[in-house]
Amino acid sequence: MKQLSRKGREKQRHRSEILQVAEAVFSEKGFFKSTIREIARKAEFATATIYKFFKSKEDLYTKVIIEKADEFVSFVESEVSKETSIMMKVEKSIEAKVGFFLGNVSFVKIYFAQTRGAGFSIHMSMDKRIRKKYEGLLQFVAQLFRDGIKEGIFIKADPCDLALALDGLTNAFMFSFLESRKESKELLLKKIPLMKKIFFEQVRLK
Amino acid sequence: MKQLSRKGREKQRHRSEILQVAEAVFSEKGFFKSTIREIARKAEFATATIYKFFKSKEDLYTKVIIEKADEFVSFVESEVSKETSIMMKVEKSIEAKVGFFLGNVSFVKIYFAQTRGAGFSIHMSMDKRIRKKYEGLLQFVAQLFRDGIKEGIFIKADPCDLALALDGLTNAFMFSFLESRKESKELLLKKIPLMKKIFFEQVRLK
Amino acid sequence: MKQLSRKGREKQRHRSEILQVAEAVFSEKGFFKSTIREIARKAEFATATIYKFFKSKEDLYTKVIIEKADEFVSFVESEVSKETSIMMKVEKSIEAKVGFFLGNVSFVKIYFAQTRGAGFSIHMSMDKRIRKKYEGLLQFVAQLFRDGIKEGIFIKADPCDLALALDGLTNAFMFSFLESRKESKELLLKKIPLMKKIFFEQVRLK
Amino acid sequence: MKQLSRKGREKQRHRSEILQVAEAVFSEKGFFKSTIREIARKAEFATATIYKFFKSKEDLYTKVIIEKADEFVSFVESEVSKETSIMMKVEKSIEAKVGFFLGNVSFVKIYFAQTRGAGFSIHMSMDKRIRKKYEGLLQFVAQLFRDGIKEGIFIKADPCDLALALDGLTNAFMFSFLESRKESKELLLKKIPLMKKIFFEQVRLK
DNA sequence: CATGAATGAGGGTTCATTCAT
DNA sequence: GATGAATGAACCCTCATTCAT
Repeated sequence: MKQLSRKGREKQRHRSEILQVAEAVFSEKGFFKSTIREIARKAEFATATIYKFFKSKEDLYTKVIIEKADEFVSFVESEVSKETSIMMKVEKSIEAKVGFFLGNVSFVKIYFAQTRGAGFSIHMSMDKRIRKKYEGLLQFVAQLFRDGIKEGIFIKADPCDLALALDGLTNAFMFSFLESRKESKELLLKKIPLMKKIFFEQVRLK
Repeated sequence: MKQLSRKGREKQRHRSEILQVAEAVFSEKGFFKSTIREIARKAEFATATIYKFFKSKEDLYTKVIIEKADEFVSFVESEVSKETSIMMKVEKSIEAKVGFFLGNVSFVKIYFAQTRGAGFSIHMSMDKRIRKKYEGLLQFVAQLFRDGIKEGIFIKADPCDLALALDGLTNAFMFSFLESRKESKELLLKKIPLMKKIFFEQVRLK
Repeated sequence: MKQLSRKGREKQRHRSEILQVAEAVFSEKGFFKSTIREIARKAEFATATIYKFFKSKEDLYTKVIIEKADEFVSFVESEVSKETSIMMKVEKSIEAKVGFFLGNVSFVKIYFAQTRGAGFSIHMSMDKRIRKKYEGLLQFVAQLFRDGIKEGIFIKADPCDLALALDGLTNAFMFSFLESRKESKELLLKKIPLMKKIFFEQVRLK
Repeated sequence: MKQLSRKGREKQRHRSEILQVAEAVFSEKGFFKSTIREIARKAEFATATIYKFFKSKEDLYTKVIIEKADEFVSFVESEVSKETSIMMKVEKSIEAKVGFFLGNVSFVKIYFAQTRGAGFSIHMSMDKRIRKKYEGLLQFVAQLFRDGIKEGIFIKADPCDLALALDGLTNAFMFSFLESRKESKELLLKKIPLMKKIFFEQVRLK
């Protein structure tokens, strides 16, 4: 359908290579300390070539995030939809999130910087778009809670707050993982039951 | 002992004024978009004067965070120590955290940017110091959990993980508050019981 | 001899289309603010195609001017040659000049920019060629004055100076027209008698 | 009155030095081929220093022209006002113009480039200001003609057109001088009577 | 022959930092 | 001790031009 000429396909590959390198560089140094020159050099292109694909450094940064964020959201939603019971859906959302992040560590750093990093890094306009995506995912999970509350599975509380709380809980562990890279990925996966326990069962015994 | 001459006291006042202005500017624009010139102008000093007090922009930024972070940690610890029962201490730690943040919103933005913003904003060296402080607070709360577990109040789990989870949970709500500034401070305070409920009681009903 | 194949004719047409578009763009934005890309796009060719016809941006610019300038000089000379009396010839040179310019406003902007615009816009080498053409026309008119002086029609003065003066006089009105485009073309034509009056009769009454 | 501190005076001197160098460079190469770096180097300052005085390259260029143009206008008006008879005033305006230009050749190149160079060199906004100044001078001379016409000294014609014509006439000679720098300044001065003769007396003998 | 993707050199501009007063 | 003018290194971005297809 989207039948591209060989030229067109090659162009897409180049674009994709640039995005990949940009993600790595931005992830390592952050937006401001990264330079287009470095990205270009590491992608083995001339500086100006980057600008054929992205109209500014900011645009490149935005695209790096937006496109992966789309992938992320799609992944979580598709994984969740495989389950039938509400409880399983919510649990799956946690696993999918952790799973995706473990496979995209360098993206996650940027994503967190932008969604939870106080949000004054770059321009407002693009910030808005990212936040929107993030909000969308939150709303998606909130809907699961809403349904669950109706079914009497969950306590009566604002479903958005529940989604927010769950998000914060899982983020905390992922952050911790990001920082102490000595921990193996398995270790983070093994924390999943604990997250569920804390959130869905009781921490206090009596 | 700490008896300062008038000159000395005045110098301290100047230093403190600069820190205050710097906090406001850094909070509004972030580290990279803020300029020493702007901070100097707003503090009504010459550019070079800033360098009499802080040896670099980074140093200024670090001091802004470290000093307030110290205040923050002290505040939480002192509030917690007023309570006697472990459960009350933990609950107090939540309230103290939220309370301090509500009174220091502009600081919080910087603090989050640094501790949860993926940590590549600035140099490593100072990052370490901030993380250390943050770790310290986490350990402080973890100790409460450790004690609680011994007393049989909390489930048997890694106390550090519990502290991390609680931190993530409360952070999520504070973040949400930071972004949607239409919400009044009261609204955040009213969310505290929900945080406690999610963490200490069950979300799932059956 | 000049019998061109279809291919050859088509090539000429393409060349001519490019020149036309280039004239419009250069006229609107000047040499430096115009880009080859824009000219190519507006002429509906690829960038590189322009270079098949003109070896550089400067070359294109030069050709735009030189070729129209040739046309201009030919036009004036042929118009003048239709007259028999010297006085009529000189008057015709004014009318022809004004007439041509009114029909080629966008060219005139470039021409003036180059011949009267201080001449540092572009490279010296091509400047020389344009100036030469301009000089040629001036000399042509000067010859008319030289003849007229011999016949006792004009005052005894350096014929080159007279030609220069007449040129400056007419240019002034055309410039004024170029800038205030609200004026209709008729208005400029109506100024011709005044130019003649000033130049050939007296401004001062006594 | 405008008593400046030593620091202040030195700053003015620096500013003035930059303007002087900038005038020379812009005059030699034109706006686009000139670089801030070159101007800075020739003025023996660092690049950034230029930006302490002028907020952009365009601003510098504008200031170069505007300030000298002001000087020019003032000079002509003050010279003219020394005369009493209208005829003498008009003649003086020619002499003042030529005189000033001979003393400021490098400025004149820029001035002509901007006022007669088709006006697409730089930004509109500043162009407007220069044109306005130029218009002002034209109007000043036009007023002389208007008065002269009332007194019956000049033919009945639009005084603005007369001013325009006189301006064009004198410009032509100055241009010619600019281009063929072999001519000595005296030669241009000697042309003044011819300009007057052409304009105020008759070119045609019968 | 026509293309358009790729290039690399270069320009404008900013800012943390220093030094003479 | 405070100043602010001066610095120079560095970065983003543009564009004329070329080359592989």
